[in-house]
Amino acid sequence: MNDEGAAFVEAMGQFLGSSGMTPMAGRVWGYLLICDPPEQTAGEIAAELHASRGAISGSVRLLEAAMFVRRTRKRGDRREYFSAPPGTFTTFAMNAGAIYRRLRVILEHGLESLGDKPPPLRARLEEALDVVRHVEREIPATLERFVADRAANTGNAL
Amino acid sequence: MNDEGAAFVEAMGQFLGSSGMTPMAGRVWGYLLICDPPEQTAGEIAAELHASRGAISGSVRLLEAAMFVRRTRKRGDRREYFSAPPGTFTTFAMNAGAIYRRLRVILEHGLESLGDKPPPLRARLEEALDVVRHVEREIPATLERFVADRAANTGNAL
DNA sequence: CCAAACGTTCAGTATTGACTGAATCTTCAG
DNA sequence: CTGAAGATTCAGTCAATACTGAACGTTTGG
Repeated sequence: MNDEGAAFVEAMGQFLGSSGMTPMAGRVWGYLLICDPPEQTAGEIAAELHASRGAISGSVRLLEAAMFVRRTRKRGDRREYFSAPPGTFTTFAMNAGAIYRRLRVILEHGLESLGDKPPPLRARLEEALDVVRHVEREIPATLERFVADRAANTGNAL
Repeated sequence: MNDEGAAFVEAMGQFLGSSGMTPMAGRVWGYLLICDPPEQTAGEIAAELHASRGAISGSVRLLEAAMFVRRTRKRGDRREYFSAPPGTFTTFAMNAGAIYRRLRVILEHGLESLGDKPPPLRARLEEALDVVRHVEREIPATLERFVADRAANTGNAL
């Protein structure tokens, strides 16, 4: 991996680190997006990132749960290979939609806590819910349009 | 503030705490969305949240910079009043668009780092950029549609 | 001009949580 | 069955950072 690649890996580490996951998970993900060959063992990743095997193990566990990384085993080989499968970023954007769902639920409980307070006081949260509900609805719709366009242009499902 | 309100405040604290800002900023924001009256002084907020005045000061500074909170002074009153102005959540969603811009820039640098590697290796980042560019374009468009609809329905700009 | 009320700053503290590395478990070859 | 190589787990360490609280600066009323 060249210096630019290392910078990319570190940038992805910061990015995912500030988006809920750990920096190391971000670095692993970044590396799996640019590595050659595209499939790497945990040991190879640890060596390339100068990180402990334990950290890699925990990171790929996170990434697997979020479907950002795929784990494959070849028969007659006790090693496990990790890679970034196609469609990862569609998953990523879908997760962003989940954030809005979480926010909407919080806001709804907030509105309930106001009980029968007069409308001017409720207006703040009601306006918030309007926006959040709208975005929550639009994100999946936008992604579906994207996937449909892509399928039409390339003939591929992903 | 009742127990449900306190739960809402705490939930907003966790939410904003895991979205780049600090938990205290989230609590302050949450409180300003449900408090009565809607305008509160720093001292009142500190007392209600059982937090130090220093923490409130730092939090409102953050929230002001992000345009989540407005600061107003009344003449003949040395106190400053804080409140959550209308349109805050549209701002919030716009900020989400900025995240995608940041991600796009990172991915573009990553693609550059691959130099003249063969297309199969570049495909991973190229697919990622397709999705991210699409979402980055769609978020502002979606919000503009929302603002336009709202203006048409209510006759208000916000 | 003085005093009081309010907000800000910043050094110190406590807490969180990510990473390390050794021990353990698992899987395959011989 | 035994040994070796890989992956996982987890207790411990370390660094980042959010919050506290006292000291300071600022503004207004007397």
